[in-house]
Amino acid sequence: MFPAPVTSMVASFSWRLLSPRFLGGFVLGAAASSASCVAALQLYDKREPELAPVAPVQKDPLEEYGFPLTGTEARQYINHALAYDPAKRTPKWVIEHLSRTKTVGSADRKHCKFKPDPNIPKMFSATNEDYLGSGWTRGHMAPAGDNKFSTEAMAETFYLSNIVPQNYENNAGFWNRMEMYCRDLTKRFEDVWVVSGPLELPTSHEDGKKRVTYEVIGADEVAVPSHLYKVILVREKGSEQPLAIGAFVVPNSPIGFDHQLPEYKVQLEDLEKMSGLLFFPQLDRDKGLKPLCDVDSCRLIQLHEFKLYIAARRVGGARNLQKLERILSELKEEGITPDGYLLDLYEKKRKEFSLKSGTDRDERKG
DNA sequence: CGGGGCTGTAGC
DNA sequence: GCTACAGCCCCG
Repeated sequence: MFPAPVTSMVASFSWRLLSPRFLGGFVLGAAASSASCVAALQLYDKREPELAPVAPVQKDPLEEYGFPLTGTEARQYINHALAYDPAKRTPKWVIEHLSRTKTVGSADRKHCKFKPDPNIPKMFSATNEDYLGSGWTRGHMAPAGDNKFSTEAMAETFYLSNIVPQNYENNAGFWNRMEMYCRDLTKRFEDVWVVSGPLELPTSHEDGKKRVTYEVIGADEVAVPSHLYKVILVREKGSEQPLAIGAFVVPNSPIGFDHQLPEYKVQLEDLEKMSGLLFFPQLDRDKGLKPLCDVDSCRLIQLHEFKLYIAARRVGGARNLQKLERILSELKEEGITPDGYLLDLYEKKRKEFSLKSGTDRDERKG
């Protein structure tokens, strides 16, 4: 469905075919052959000779349907790949492959830290200082929670090349629920591919004209997106062709629990116009590909489910009996009845503490 | 799950 | 002295 020249450009867009001397700097996408980009690459090599090597990739299910077409710099990590926008100090797109096994494991975000991507030249990179005190939080595009199978993969999602300035309430609320929904899809589908990224969309002004205006934060002037997008592609077990695809655009502002995912559904082609990207260019969209919300619920969890989930997480991390009791009493104050799962978790934790206090007494006696 | 911040300590 | 970092606290 795409013009042949475009498709061939995408087909030639491969990380591994690039010569080794490029691996220390940026790996360039479809525009790598242009003179300006080659010149820029030489500049990177000169100024940043100490750049860390690219992490080796064993198997790459991401490549199956092609990366979004882009002329900007691209890079691949253990479980995600991204194209970086040097002028905005944010990613342009981030693509990841989810499966049942990748979203479970012992990797813990508490052991991770946000930091500049060592693979991005410092002159084009954001820093933590740009974000701190800006009023905006550091929002993941490839979520940490999608990489619980590997501490290294999770740590890579904390590189600032995977981060955009995001409204706190949006990040912890609606966007978080979207990410939870994507992980939940791996229960019903064998493969889930997700592309996420920022948008700076035009707005109408009093003079009747439309303009693209956006805030920039910190000394590095990191661009604050007006919106964020996700493209979700799913494939069933035993099926060669993917079953369905969905595209969603959400404002980078608070979105309450009274809103649901289908409200933010857009046509994939419309998102491509906004972003300038072609998503999954190798994918044949005419072969019975359905809208995601036609074959799946597209249902984000409700407020009470969310509160129960948070309470369960806190019960698991409670450090003493007092705090354990407070979690449940506060929940009941909000009018939420604990479910069986939470009560079981609570009982287990309570016994742990009583056992521990018993051994503490024994130790004091001994 | 998604984010903040403060404080004590190690090391230059 | 300062900075970087780990651990701990808090929030929705």
